[in-house]
Amino acid sequence: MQNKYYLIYQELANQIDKGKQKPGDLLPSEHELVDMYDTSRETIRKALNLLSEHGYIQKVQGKGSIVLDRNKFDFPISGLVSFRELAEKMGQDATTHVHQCRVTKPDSFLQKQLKLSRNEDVWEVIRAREIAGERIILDKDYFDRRYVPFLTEEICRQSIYAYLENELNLTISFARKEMVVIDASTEDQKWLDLNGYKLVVVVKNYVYLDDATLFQYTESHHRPDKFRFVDFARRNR
Amino acid sequence: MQNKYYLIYQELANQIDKGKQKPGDLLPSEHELVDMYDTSRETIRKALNLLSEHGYIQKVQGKGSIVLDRNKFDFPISGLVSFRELAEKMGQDATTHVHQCRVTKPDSFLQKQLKLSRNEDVWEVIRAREIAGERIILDKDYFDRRYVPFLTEEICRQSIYAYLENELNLTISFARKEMVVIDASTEDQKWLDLNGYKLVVVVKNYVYLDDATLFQYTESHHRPDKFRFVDFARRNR
DNA sequence: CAGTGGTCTAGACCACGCT
DNA sequence: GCGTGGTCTAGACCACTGA
Repeated sequence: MQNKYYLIYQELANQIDKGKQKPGDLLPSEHELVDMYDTSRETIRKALNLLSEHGYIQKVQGKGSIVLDRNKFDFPISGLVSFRELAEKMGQDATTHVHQCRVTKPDSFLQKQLKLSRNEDVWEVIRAREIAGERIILDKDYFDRRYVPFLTEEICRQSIYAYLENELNLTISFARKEMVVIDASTEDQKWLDLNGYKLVVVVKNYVYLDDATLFQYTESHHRPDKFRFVDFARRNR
Repeated sequence: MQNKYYLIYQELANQIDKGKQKPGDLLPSEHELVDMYDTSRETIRKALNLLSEHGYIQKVQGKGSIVLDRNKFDFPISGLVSFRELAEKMGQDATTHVHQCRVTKPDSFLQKQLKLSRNEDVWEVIRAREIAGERIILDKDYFDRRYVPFLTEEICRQSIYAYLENELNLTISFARKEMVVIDASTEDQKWLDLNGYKLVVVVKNYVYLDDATLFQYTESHHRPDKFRFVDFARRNR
C-alpha cells in the first residue's frame, strides 16, 4: 500500500506514458482532479508536483498543467544518470572485475574526504566495469568500517548496495557528486582498456546515510568516449 | 514582498549560515516553529522542504530536522554548477570574446535539436570565455528566431539572459543538460587556449520556456582541466 | 509513552491568463 | 469575469523514534 498522492501520481504518469494525454495537452484542472479522485486539493497538488519533478508536466499559473514530450528525453529524467546505470538498465552485459577488497587505513586524502582520523578502518574496494567487452569504468569505493564491518569479494562482484540496504539495513539518503577530468593514473592504465586516451572523467561521490552521516566516498573513472551524463533541472523557485 | 514560507526559509537558512544552529543540532520541531512564526504547520513544512532541497537540513521521521554541515560543500548546492558560473560568482575577471552573432538557417543537426524546419531562422552566437587570462570555454548558442527577433554583439558581450528576461520578458523554466567528452574541433583549437589538450568536455543544454516550448540549444566546450561540475542529489522518495 | 515528522482534509483568499 | 494554479489555515490521524 502506498500514499494516496503517490498512487495518483503513478496513475497520471501511466496515462501520459501510454499516450492518453498527448504532449501540449492540458491535464484536467486541479479542481476537476479533486472530484475525479475524491480527495483534497493539496493531495492532488502533491501528485502534480511529483509529475512536474519527473518531467511529465509543466505547470503554468492561470493556465493549467501542460503535458511535456517526455519521449524527447530518451533517458530516465530525474537526477543524474551515468553511462553504467544506463547500460544496466538497458540490460547490456556488464561484467565486474574485483581488483581489491580489503580493510586498510585511510591516507591523508581519504581522511579528509571521509572526515576520519588516521587510526580508523576503511574498506577499500576497486572494481573495473566491463561493458560490451571493454573495461571502461574503474570504481574505487571507500566505506567507513564502523558502518560496514564485513565485505567479501563475492558481495563486491554483485551489488554492494543491495547488500548494504538489505543485509545491513543502511539507508542512503542523499549524495553529492562532483565531476572533473584528470590524467589517467597507472591504475587506470592497468585496469582499463583506455584505447590510447590519456585522460579520464572522474565522478566523485559522497554518500550520506539518513542520519546525515557520511559513510562512503567513491570515485568512478570513466573512459572519456564512454562518459555521458544527463541532468534535468527545474529553474530555482 | 515574498511568500510567508519563503521568508521563513530565508530566516532559518540565515541562522544556519551564521552558525546559530550548528551541524548535528536539531531545529525546533514543526509544532514549535508554528508557534514561533504564528503560522500553520503546512507553511512551516514548505519552508523546511526548501531547506532540505538546498542542503541545509535532513529530516528524519520521529526525530526532527538535523542541521547539515553545509561548509563541507564549498560550492553552491542546488542543482548543477559549472566552472563559469562559479567564476562569475567568485567575481573573477571573466572576459567574453564574440566570434559570431548572426541570423542563419539551421543545419540538419540543429533542425533536430531545436525541432525546426529548414526554412526557419536561428540566431547563432559563438563566444569564447576568458577567465584569469585564459580562453577556456567556447559557448555556441542557437536561439529560435521566433522568440528572439533581435540581437547585437553588444548584447552578446554582456549577458544574453538578462536581455531575454528583462527586455523580451521570456521566462526560462527548465533545462536539460547532457555532458560528453569529444575531440576538440578546429573551432575549439582556433578560439581556445587548449594547452595541448586534444579533448573538450561538451555540455549540451536544451532550454525551455515556461510554456514548455524549446527555444534555445547551447553547447559549452570546456577545456578538460578547467571543467568541474557539482550536483547534490536527494534520493528518490 | 510522549514527541517527532508524514499524510490528508475542507475550506479560504490571492495572482495570473485569457477573452 | 471566470477559471486556472499558488498560498495559507486549523484542524485530524498515522508512523516512527527514543527514553
